[in-house]
Amino acid sequence: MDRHISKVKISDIAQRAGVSPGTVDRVIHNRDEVSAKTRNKVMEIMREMNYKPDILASILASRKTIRFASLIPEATDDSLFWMEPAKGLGKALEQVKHYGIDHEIFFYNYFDKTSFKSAIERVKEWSPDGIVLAPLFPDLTADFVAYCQDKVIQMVFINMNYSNIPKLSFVGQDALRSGMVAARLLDLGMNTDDALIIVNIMNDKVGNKHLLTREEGFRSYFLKSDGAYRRELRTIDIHSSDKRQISAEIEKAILTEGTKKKPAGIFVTNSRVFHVADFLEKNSGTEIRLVGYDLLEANIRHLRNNLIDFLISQNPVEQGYRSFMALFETLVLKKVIPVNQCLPIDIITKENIDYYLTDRVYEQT
Amino acid sequence: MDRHISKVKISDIAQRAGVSPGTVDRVIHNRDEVSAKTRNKVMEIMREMNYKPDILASILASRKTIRFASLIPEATDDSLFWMEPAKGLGKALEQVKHYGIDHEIFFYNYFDKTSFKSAIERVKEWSPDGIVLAPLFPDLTADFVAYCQDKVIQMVFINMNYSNIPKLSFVGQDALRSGMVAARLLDLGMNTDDALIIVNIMNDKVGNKHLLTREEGFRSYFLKSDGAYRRELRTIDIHSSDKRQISAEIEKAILTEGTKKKPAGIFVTNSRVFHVADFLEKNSGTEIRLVGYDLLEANIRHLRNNLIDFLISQNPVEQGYRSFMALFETLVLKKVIPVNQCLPIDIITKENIDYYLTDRVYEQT
DNA sequence: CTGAAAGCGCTTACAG
DNA sequence: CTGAAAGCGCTTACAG
Repeated sequence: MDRHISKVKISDIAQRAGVSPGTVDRVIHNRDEVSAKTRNKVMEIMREMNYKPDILASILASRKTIRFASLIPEATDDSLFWMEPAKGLGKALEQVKHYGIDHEIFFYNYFDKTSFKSAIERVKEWSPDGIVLAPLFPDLTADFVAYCQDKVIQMVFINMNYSNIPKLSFVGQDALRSGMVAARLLDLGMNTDDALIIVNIMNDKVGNKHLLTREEGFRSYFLKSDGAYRRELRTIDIHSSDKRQISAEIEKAILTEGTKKKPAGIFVTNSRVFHVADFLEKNSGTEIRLVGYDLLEANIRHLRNNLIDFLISQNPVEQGYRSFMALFETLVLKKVIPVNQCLPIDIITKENIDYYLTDRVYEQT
Repeated sequence: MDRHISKVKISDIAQRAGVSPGTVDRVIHNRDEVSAKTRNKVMEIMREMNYKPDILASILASRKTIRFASLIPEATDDSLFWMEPAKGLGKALEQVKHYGIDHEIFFYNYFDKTSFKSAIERVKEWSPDGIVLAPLFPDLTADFVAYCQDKVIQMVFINMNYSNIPKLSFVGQDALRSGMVAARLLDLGMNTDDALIIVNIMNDKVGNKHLLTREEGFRSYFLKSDGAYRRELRTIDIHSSDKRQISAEIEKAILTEGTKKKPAGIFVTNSRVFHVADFLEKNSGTEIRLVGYDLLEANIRHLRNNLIDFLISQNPVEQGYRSFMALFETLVLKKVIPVNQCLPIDIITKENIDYYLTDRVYEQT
């Protein structure tokens, strides 16, 4: 425990170059108050001696604080998913806060564009060096991104993406692929003529891009080369967040769809799958295979009692963790990070769920 | 980017306590060269002022190097799995090496107890402060653990566990549960009278604890309350690592098992599932559902061409990463970590595999 | 454009 | 048992 790693330091470079440590520092940080000649010489020697800066010493000496702001929806009954990313952000902060990082989360209401707007204003006022943003409203996002580019503020998109808006990195899930995963899980072992239902439970006030992309992925799985589907697929769009109304619409779709075939499986394109499970529970519908998204408590309960067969997890804690780390690596470690960070599409069953509930990123006590 | 976080430092404590910084340092590190009176006073003040040490400054000043050794099998054709944990170890090192950590991997041959023994000797000679060990041979492991306890060397078990041998932490997968996951995947949508085969492809030279536990978990899924199985299950033990012989035994089991039912699904209890897929490929056996372990290249190929339906991943990269971090957190950050770190039992299909191939722990470029 | 000095917060011998 | 001084490797004003 007592051995010293010999390393090349700034003073070594300075000596060899016949300049002062201060000048070497200036070269390292591209402060262009250095003559081209000196700069080249120093750079040459750094390369020769394979100089690696000691980041700990650098941070200690510079006494800078770097500020990260996160702008995400608050978790409400209708957006419970958003409890999780905040945990990941917190873990990341815990891990690296001694590098002089300050972090504040600015919450907005998922269903309220005005709150998004005002949160943006508060973030601007706080003037962070990097931002994790859940870009729910595209128009406001575009403006905000332009503002940040102007101020050279780094921006990471979490969970949602607009590929046409520039950003440092996107951390989330490939929605199309996740729909295909759901399709495989519902297709497995079914009879050729079994029908499947796709249920979109939407809230009309906000974008439902995810849901539609997931449905698209799901359907693509069953597409034959002639453009028809290999299996009967029916889509039900429920435009409501009222429990009773949702229940009624599901009932209509499953039970009383006239002469149509009873579905053998249901794909709910978001975390509201528990509504369908609730309904099946009351109508002894365990034979209908059910697949949905996200490890909400209500969903977990139904996974455990066999009403939900599979949940697809979006890895929300990891999303928070990675988003934060994307900023950290860029702003503190000066690394280059990938633009797209698609997290795994985790398939959760009653049997493996316990190992997804203890969070994935490494634990801090 | 230029704001200073005010914090309580050692000199503040020293001043308030009317002692020198050196003495505060002695109290912080429990060097018992301090009078009880001074110690209590200093501790009291530290608590009052909520002192948090600056770990960066501490590490910079102390100039210690901490050594970690990893003792794992080298990756051979018959133990390809072991390519992955080394990657995770490398990533972890990359992430924290500026804390003054040195790391060396000592490889042994999976099938050669002597090589394990000699690797242990080399590790002892290197005298690390912490060890990541894949404890393949229990008797030698027990001796080595005793040695390390004596020398106060921290030890983390990776991938394999002996619950009766003391250790800092175990990082791996719950083999029993993973068998249950496999069972669910093979059970899904099958007819009640479909038969399943469990294939253990063993190498007699080493322990096969994992395989047996996985089989146990698999079987438990089908167990009825009267002690019988809900479904016909047949086990085939293949004691060979020769491709042709394996193929012959599988053929016998699947095709020529006399009057017995043709199996509707096969569970291979380890990564050698590609052997079965190879066989099915030649015998147009895509209707037989096939589940096995680990993302070896041969397995991935068969996942993509639909011969393997599901692979269960042991998260090997993450295993390496977490094992290393367990030592880091304990020895450097002085944190308390959980004794059991069971990683997720990831279910991989053709549709989601791409997002498991880019490694899970956060990327360094 | 460049250097000398002081300092980041903590630790390490050394002296007493 | 305790203090004063020097130092870890880098950065920051300040002076010229």
